[in-house]
Amino acid sequence: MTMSKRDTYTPESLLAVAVQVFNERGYDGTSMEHLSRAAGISKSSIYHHVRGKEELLQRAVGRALEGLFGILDERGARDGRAVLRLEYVTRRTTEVLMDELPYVTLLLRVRGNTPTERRAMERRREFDQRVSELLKDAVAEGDLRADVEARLATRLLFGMINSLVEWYRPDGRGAEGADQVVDAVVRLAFDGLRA
Amino acid sequence: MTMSKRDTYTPESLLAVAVQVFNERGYDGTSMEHLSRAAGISKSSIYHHVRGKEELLQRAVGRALEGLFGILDERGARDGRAVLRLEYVTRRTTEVLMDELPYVTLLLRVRGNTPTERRAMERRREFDQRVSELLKDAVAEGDLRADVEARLATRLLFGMINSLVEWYRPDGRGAEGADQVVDAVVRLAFDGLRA
DNA sequence: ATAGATTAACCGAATGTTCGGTCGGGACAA
DNA sequence: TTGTCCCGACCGAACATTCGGTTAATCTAT
Repeated sequence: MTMSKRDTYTPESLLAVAVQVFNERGYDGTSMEHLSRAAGISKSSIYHHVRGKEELLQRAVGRALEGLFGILDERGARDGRAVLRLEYVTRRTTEVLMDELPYVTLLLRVRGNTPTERRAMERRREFDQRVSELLKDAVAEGDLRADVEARLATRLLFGMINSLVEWYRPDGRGAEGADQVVDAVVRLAFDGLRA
Repeated sequence: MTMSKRDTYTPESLLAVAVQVFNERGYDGTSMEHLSRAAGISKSSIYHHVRGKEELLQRAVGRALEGLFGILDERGARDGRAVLRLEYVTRRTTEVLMDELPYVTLLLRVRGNTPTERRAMERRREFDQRVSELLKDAVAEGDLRADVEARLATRLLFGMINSLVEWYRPDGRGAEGADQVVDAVVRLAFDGLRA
């Protein structure tokens, strides 16, 4: 290994560091000084790679949104009986959330203080609306219970999935493999806790 | 009406304003200037009522934690078969969350940047641990499914309940009454989405 | 009832620090 | 050499809080 080799950042690698710190401290609770310490470069060096703090946020939430909306374009989300599509979307959303955990985490925590955040929140509402329609279709086809209002059910379902950002860690805690988590989500969501 | 009448704040009423703004903008995204504008008094006047920004946070999360831990002391959470206790706790947690929505919302969003936040997070972990044990008991008594690990199931269950802070609004959106929401939570949690 | 004393609630200015970002220059690698 | 990547010093604005003072309300003595 050559010690004279300079480890340099790319916008991508810098983003990964930034997103991690944003998630730990919150976006507003993270100063550029915090970022520079975490990245091991000076604060001003960051501006070589990105125009500003908000650009980091924009890239991160953009990546998360791309992942989520991508699911809705997949075959399993478009073809077939509504309840199967909903189950597919449930699985894939859980998988994307775990694959892009830092980015989706950040997305789910935006508040609306900046234009970037407000746009991200708007996009999230679109996604929720799409899924709510899917759930409504499954109820109409008689596969899902009708005694819980579709919008409410959607919110509770995605509330559960999105909660993964609060506790799921890819490095594994005990026997929690990714597949186990996905299966658990689907089981609890569709069949509940009861034996 | 006499225009010279002075509307004064109490720590309680000021807290309510603060918590609302904290929830809109995030704690770190909220400056004392934001608070002073929302409260309609000067920034410095706030310090007559509270020692500092963090004291507001401390009071708010304290109130939320008091509500949640209070549930665990209630009769329905202590006596009877584990699955009934779990259902009771599920209902009561949902109710407390809705009754103390601003305070629980703030609690659920703390990050850990201040001592107050770190202590609150520690307390939340205690609460989660208590509930996880209850769910484990219900599995052991054969009332709840054993194919989903108890800790994971607890997290998904409370993930769903806690998601209310993101979308539940007491002023009602359509037919969403509080009782309807509580019933929906219990139904989806214990019996799932399937018809 | 009234005036003076006291207190609570409030104010704008000031303070020291931190914020996101800029600038001129240096270090590094090809 | 040149372009990329980085640096420390610096900027004006904003941060949470303190300071000395004002105002309105309340209390007390007459």
